Amino acid sequence: MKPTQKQTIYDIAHKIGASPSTVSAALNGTWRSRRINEKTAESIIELARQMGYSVNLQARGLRTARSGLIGLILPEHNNRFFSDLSQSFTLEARARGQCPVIIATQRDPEAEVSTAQDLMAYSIDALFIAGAADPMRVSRLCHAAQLPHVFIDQPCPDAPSVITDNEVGARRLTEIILSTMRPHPQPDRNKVYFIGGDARLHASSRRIAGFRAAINAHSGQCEDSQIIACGYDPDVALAEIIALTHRLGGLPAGLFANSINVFEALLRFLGELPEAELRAMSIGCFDYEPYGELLRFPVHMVRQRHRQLVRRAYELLDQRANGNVLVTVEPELYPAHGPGPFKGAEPDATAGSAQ
Amino acid sequence: MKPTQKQTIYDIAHKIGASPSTVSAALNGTWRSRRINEKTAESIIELARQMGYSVNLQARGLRTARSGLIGLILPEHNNRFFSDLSQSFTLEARARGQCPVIIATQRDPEAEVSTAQDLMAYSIDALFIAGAADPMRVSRLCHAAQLPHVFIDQPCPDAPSVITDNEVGARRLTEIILSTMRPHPQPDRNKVYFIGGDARLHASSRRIAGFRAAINAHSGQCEDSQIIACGYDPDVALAEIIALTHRLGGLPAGLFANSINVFEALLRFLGELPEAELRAMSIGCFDYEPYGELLRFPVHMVRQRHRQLVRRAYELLDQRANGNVLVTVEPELYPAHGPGPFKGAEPDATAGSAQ
DNA sequence: TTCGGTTGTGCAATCGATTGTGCAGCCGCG
DNA sequence: CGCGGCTGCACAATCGATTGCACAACCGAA
Repeated sequence: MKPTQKQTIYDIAHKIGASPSTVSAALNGTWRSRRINEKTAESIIELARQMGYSVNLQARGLRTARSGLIGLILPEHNNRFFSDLSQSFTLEARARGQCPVIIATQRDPEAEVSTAQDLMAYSIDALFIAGAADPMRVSRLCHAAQLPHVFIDQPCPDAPSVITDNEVGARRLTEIILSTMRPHPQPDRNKVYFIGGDARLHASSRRIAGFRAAINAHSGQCEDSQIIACGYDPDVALAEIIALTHRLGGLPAGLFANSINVFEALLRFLGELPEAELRAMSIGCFDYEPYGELLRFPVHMVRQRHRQLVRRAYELLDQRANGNVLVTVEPELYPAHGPGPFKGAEPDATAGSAQ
Repeated sequence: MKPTQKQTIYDIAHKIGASPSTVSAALNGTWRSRRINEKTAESIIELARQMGYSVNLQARGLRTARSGLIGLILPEHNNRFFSDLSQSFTLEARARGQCPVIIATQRDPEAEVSTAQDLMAYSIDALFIAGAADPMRVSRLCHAAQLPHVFIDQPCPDAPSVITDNEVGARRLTEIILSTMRPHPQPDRNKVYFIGGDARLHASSRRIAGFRAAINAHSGQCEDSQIIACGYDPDVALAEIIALTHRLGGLPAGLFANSINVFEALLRFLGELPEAELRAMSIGCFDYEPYGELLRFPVHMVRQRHRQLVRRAYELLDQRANGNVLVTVEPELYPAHGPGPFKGAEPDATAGSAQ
């Protein structure tokens, strides 16, 4: 039990009186097709175990031009969605016998590109890019190196991508907000307001479309004033919420927070108000945060299906999807206080439609 | 701009009419010590850039027996503390020109060991293990392979380790709970209760010690009944909290939640109670959760200094700390609603002391 | 002119695996 | 007996870099 020096197939070959190629075949499982005698193979495998041998994957990788490494680039670890994604990615990669390499680039396009290059220098077998800051640059790099790659969450027109179905998610969320909303006598306050996000971005624009569709189907008319796409900065969102409340002379009956940041801003604002007022509101958040379920007032949430996103991405790889395939995955709706300790009145049954 | 095939130093050497060794020296910066003419080196570097050359790190790694990869094994990505750690680790590794490889093992000791072996097969240069399920086994493996390694958060007697100073953290947290606690006429309810954790584990036992020290310094006597180390299962913790409340005939004046799980259980329980009662309590959590700051009642929290933990761990590596060095890092106290946006009515002035 | 020292570069071994090919035995069949 | 075909393995090239060493060319000094 003291293999001080690294063991190689040459050491094994020497000890057992066979050739390195025989040892290699025995150990990597190709011995059958190389017509190595079963006994020989077995004894080699046994000896290798005793010696505590372990392949040098760099040597193998050099020879085979593959590495068994599979990369995932994402903006930050420190984020519910991306850490969920890391988790799913790790499980999936290991189930396939690959070694996941997950690197966060802090939303910096330069870091994104240089990380991609680094990973390519290690001959990674494929690259996943989640929430890319600059999809095109990364994609160009990968194409130049003929590296299979898939985008997740933030799509790229030049490469296979998997994203959440933002429109459907927003529609569902809006529907449940509407269905749990308490009517308010003042017309302007008897509405749902969509707060946060950037209408020029793909994701936000789809969500706004879903929001509009739900409102139109419900009350016939969604007004532009109901959509406040003020970006993702919590402070800006907070200011907008305060302004809105002033305009309306009080809180609206429904609020659609278009990101966890906005929701946080909302909490900061709502924290100062009497609890009864909050309980009267219907709040939805397009993002998932477990603590949302533990608040003292109901919050409906939408969560991206990280497991599915990763699975679909792998499928695209397996199919060698080449062009600009775009796969969408429906998100999951977390209705407020479903089976939780809160037994508070659910006005009607629409929440049941959440798959 | 279409380097379809991978470029090698041989290609460059051929194109420029030099030898591969010269190219190698020029590109990896050792050309000076190999007395390569500066002009030659520069033109090689320039050509390499034009050709879009990138080293094959597997080849380099094979030759040099190093890889530039540095591993971090942790229980799960999906956790505030560990994702903070991932973040800091990534930054630190990249600042040192290394490539971080972070793998989550789902708290499974087998996965931990096999992951360590996999990483070693890639010739990683060093290994960090955070929150190890079975430190000794991993450490033995590393020692056998002469792989530098450091434990974080969960120490190992056989290897250098960096952990949070649980005792000091618990003392500070208890002190602030005490100082913001409203006196209660009933003696049993005029106390802080410590809930959760396993007294047999290193971390919990140090925290209990800190808790006791603070109580003793403040009121002279900490009773055993104040310590309910019922494990980390939220359901069990919830049951204990309920039982305690029954025993006391109401909520105690202070609570020390010894993990985020316990805190979550607490929230589930408190969610059903009238808000005024909560605001009367003084609650502390030995873990950090940003949403804790957004709740409608004050919560003091303690947060591990992930950045420092990683830095100290790297320092131990740099010093080639061999034996059982144990470094501790003081955690950070997040007093409830210090400089936050809450200006709302605090029942009395004790909260003001919550510096 | 010869010699020692410096410059600048090339040669070839090496890291540890994989893999195409060669070939010695042996068997059975005609 | 001869030959084709199978079995079971070894040889050696190869992947792409790094690195110890050899060596030619040149220069100045003796």
